[in-house]
Amino acid sequence: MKKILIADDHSIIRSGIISFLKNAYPAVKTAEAINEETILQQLKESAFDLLIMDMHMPDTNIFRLIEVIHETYRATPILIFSMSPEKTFGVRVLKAGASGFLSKESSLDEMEKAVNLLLNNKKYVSEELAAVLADQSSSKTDNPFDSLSAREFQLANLLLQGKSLSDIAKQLKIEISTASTYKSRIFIKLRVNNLFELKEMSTAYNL
Amino acid sequence: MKKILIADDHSIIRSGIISFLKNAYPAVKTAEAINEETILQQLKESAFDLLIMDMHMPDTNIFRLIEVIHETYRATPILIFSMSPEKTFGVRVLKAGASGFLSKESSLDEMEKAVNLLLNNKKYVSEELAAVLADQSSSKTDNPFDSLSAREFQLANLLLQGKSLSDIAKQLKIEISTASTYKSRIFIKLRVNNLFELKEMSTAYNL
DNA sequence: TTCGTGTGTAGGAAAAGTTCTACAGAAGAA
DNA sequence: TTCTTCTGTAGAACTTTTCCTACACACGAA
Repeated sequence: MKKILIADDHSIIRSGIISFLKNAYPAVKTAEAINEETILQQLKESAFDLLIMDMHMPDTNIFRLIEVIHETYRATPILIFSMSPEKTFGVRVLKAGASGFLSKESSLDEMEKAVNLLLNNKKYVSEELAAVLADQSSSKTDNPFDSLSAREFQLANLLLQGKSLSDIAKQLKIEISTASTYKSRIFIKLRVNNLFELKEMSTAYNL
Repeated sequence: MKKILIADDHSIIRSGIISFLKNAYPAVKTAEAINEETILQQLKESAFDLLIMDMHMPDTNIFRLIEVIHETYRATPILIFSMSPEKTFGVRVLKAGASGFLSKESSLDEMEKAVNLLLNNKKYVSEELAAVLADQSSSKTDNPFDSLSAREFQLANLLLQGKSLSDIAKQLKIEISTASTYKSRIFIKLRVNNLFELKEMSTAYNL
């Protein structure tokens, strides 16, 4: 009998996932965890065939947590369930060791597909995410800020201070279009879509 | 037999709420809606004893929708279920005509309490929200966000989600210039100069 | 009842930002 | 050494945002 651990700090969502699972797999056994601590505790106590985990738990560096769990419990595939679109975090989550990523927009069908695959030790990648992955040629550093050139990094920092492009251009004595080119290269390299995500990224990596 | 309509664009959450309801009230009859249109359709087709509605549905001015439903179907109490903390929207939602507000942080117990009260035509206010309400009546507005109108507030929240003006305009079906007017009024009222400061402000006031 | 103020809404011109393309030099791979 | 990729830079065309103005309606004060 399969055992699945559901980790989410929101009881309603846990209950939703569990009811879905009970429905789709009547024989499955479920357990719940509400934060990093209880997840690790549950994993220590017994072996699970699948961990379904929310990516936005308070006080948690989710990437690190995935890495730790993946290293320690190789046999337990991890399915990340997120309120953010997969483009934002999907790739990183997979790199950290998760086997699948589902966004809140996903249908129950997709969730079923994902659970099926992971229970059979396969990976689940949505079509959308697959396209993003295909795009990626080479990857190296784990801290994405390391992939920025010095100049790009400088720009990133000015942007993080809330400066406008035209201010930055003036300050660095470059054209606005140049500044804008940096900005878009930064966004592409860090795979963020707006300044808030850049900020999130920078705090996530404790920049 | 009580009839409850559950409106949320996320299937997982709908399924969570329904499974909770079936559990707590075996005799209850549930129906689902996934957007403004289907909600209104369902309400037209039959009478409901309760409407549980997500507050973040695409292409929806939730305050207006609450008002409309409240006016038209006086007998159907509305319970708003939100991914944002109640401090953010609770008061406004109640003002618009909802009878209760539950945040995603709420426990199933709280949801049960809320559903019980609303089914008996009473209002549900969490302790947290009650405190906010009490605070508002006694102390003056030192929270600058209170100076925003409902619409401005809504805009502010979309901005805080990193949405662009043109996205917001599209979503709210208003002109870009209108959205921009709101933005500048928000910035003036809150005395901020850029989105980061807005964010800071919003976290400072624990919005 | 009249007057001011706040709010929801836009138009239109100007400013800021984006995108696409390009190119030269540096640095690394073959 | 030659080839390729990365980096710093910008022009030009295009899109988005801002800014200033405006107007109708609601509401409370006078």
